[in-house]
Amino acid sequence: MKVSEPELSSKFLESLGYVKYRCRVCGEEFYSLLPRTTCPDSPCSKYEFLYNDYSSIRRLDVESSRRAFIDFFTRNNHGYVEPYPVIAKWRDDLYLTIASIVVFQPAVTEGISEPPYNPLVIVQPCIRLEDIDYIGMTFGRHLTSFEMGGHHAFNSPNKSIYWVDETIEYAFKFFSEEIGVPPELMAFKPSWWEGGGNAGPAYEVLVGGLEVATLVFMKYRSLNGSYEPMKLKVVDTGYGVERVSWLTERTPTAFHAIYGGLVNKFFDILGLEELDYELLKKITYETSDSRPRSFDELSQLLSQKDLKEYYNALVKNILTYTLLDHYKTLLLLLSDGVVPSNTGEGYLARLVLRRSLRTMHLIGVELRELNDVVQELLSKLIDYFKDKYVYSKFYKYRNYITEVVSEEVKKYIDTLERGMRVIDKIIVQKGGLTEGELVELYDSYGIPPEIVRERALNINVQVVIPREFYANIAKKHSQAVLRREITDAALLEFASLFPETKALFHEYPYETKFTAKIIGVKGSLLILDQTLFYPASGGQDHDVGFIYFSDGRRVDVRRVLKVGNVIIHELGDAVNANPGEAVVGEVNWLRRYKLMRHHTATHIVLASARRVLGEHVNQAGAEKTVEKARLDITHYRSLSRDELRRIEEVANSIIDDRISIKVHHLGKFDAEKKFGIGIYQGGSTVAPVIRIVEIPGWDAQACYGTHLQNTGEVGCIKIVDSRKIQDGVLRLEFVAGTNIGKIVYELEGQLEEASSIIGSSPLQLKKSLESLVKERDELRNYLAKYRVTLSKLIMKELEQQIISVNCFQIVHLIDTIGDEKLYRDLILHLVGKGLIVIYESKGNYEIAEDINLSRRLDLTSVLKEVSKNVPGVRGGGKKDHVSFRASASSNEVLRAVVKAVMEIGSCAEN
RNA sequence: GGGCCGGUAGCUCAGCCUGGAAGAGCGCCUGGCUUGCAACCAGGAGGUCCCGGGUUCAAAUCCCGGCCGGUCCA
Repeated sequence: MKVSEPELSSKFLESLGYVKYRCRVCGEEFYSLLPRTTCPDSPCSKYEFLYNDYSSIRRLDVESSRRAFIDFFTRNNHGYVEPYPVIAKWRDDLYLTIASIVVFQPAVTEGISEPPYNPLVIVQPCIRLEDIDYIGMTFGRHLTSFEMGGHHAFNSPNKSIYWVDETIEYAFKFFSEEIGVPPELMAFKPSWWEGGGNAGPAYEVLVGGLEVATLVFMKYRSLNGSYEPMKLKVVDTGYGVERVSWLTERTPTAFHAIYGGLVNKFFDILGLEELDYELLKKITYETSDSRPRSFDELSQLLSQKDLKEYYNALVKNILTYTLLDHYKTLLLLLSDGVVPSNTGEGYLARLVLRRSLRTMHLIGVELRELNDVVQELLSKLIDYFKDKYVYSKFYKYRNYITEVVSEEVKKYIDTLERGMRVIDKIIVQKGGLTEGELVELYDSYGIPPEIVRERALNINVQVVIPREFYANIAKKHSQAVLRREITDAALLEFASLFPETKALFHEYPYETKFTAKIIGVKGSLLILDQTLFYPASGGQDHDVGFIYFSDGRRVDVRRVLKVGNVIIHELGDAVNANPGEAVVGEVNWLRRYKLMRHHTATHIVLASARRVLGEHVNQAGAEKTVEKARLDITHYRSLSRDELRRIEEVANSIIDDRISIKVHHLGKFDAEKKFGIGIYQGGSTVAPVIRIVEIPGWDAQACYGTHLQNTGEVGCIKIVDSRKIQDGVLRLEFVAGTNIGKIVYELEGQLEEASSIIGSSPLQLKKSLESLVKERDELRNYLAKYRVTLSKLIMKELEQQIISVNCFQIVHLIDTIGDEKLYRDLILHLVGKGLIVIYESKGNYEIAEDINLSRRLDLTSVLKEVSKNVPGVRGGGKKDHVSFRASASSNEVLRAVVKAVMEIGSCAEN
């Protein structure tokens, strides 16, 4: 989408002598000092910068480029903001920080929070996975993670900071003066950008054919393709820190600028050799006006450019660059505490890791050495980045990274092996694979077609991967995401009529009685100007109690809910009361106190789980009821008894330390600066003032709930259950305080009951069970022997009772014991001896014979004949085995079968 | 959050399409061979066929619902 933008001023550019040209390839306009026929942007031009040797340009590695950017803008009165995590915890509409502006959306861009500085500068590590297929193929133009240098200005109706001309001037000066780029090498191209819910016109800044920055003038909110103007006008710029470094270093690929000596180490560890740098540079240059997305496309491209002979060597290079890229991104995700999973942000980590493992596979790394090689590569990256910017946190998370990656490699190998069995099975059964089966293998078993092809080739089966394979998969999955609205519309409408309810429970969590004024009534719904009743919110159950009306009536408060900032009391009865009337409310203290305990306990358990298991542990959901509390945490494997016990111990030590709990009211950026992004455990919170509940030394969270004043009041915490509820998510259930007695009574009761069933007592239970099990084993032994003896006896007896009909011998076997195994074995044995067996058990009949015998006697025909003579025969089966019921005596059935065999059976073969 | 695949002996799975006697390999137990172990031979134990409903004379198998796992995509 592109809208015409009269506001996209080029005044400043023109004052410098830049002239508007139109590209003869893409037809777009651009500004340049020197006349050009094509715009200096891919795909219209190649990377001129690679061979431009301007002595004025300072060589800057990534560290220095970042420094130069920050220095330049702080010198020009921009406040410096520390980078945020790559996981956008403060937002619930995005998983990843895809741009520096994401840090300030929506709170600042919507005018809810003040920015920390205005204007400001930030260098933000970002992750974008949508270009993942291009990684390596474009020699570093595309990266899954990169640093975006942003300088931002937020212009409000009453305060203007700066807009288009000043922004262009900053860009021009940064590149020309700070970096030393000659102005004639620069070009500016009008464009359009959108992301994270906002949009606006933009200028791309191009240097020597490489896009190094985008200057966005954000003035719209974009909602399902339509645009509405924002209250604030935001300068949103994005400078590619790595690209700036590449531009100044003119290395053969951007990877060399980013990873320096690490590139060689990767080649060494993988046992590969890199192409000669001059040749590599030539290839980068020659292909810079294209963007191949697959090796097939790359191969074609090289043929066109007469570089085909380097294809095989180049592939290995690209795979190695891909690993560098993917593992850095993976480390960023993991050290922000992401736990790989099959859903949510965890899936993104798994996606990147699995893609890297497949890359290793293409390089030729064997499965059994996979984990070792991955760990070695990761370890080299961690060391390389140990003293670099935010990446130093990789080192802090080293243990977690090692363990979680090992788990993931294991899971990947399992998946692969499962898939291989399926491939083999299909090929053995059908001799080949259809496209449908290829899709199923990927979609249901996680085996990409490349690996299927390789496996099939091993057994000489050719598999063709359709060109549009992944696109077809994507098409198959494209479907609108339905978000269900929980609050019903009528309630929402009613609540919207009223102003915010004053929440007394935050200020006076220990009070139970209050007076208030009615401001709204509708049936049994009551809205007051202020209330002590806590509404169901943040996983904490609501309060109950009474409302006393001025006429002396007392009505139950059954449910309390919050719609926006309005608290609604749902009463047990419809009431006749008028707005303006005063009422007295009384909260059921016992219930509330238990809820408070469970809520504070939940914060304590989260803190101790983080202490015991690691800082990757985050809340994935929580619920606090009167009876117990439930906390879902992110972790990569089930907990051992020992781990659970340690979590419990740490939790109880926090209780015993009698820590005073503090509540703070802070602005968004102050809260984040003081307590970190970990405050958003319960989800994103967008509000001018954020309420932080702090257990000093242990935990601080943005939280709406009612809390105890001191951890000591929790009394005690007992974890009663722990299980995996999803890949990467564990659920802990626990009870706190006086509720624990109930749990103990229940356990005692169960123990009593279990003991009394076997006539023992809880103290004797273990002993009694041991002797019981011993006894059972002995009985089993006896049973085996009895079976052998009994079946011999029965056989002997049956020999006397064989009924001979023509050339057939029939025996009638009745199961009087109910030992199905014994009789099944007997039947098979007798059938094996050529007999026809009529078996009867609990009123059900079966007739069986050897399959060879069925050529002369079809039992289904026998049954048909029997049903003519015996009433109520219902059943069927196969020619050598039928089963049926009959409403006749055993003898009648036997006679009918014998008669039928006599009539139908043929003694001659065939 | 959605699509797809799966849940059968301690483990890995076959059987399901086309309803009719619950299977294989590994592991386990007993015995044989052997100085002992491994291997081998003979015999044996072990199953709520995930759960609940339906169709049927009859369901591991067909239909519906749920739970659990895997996987792809949001």
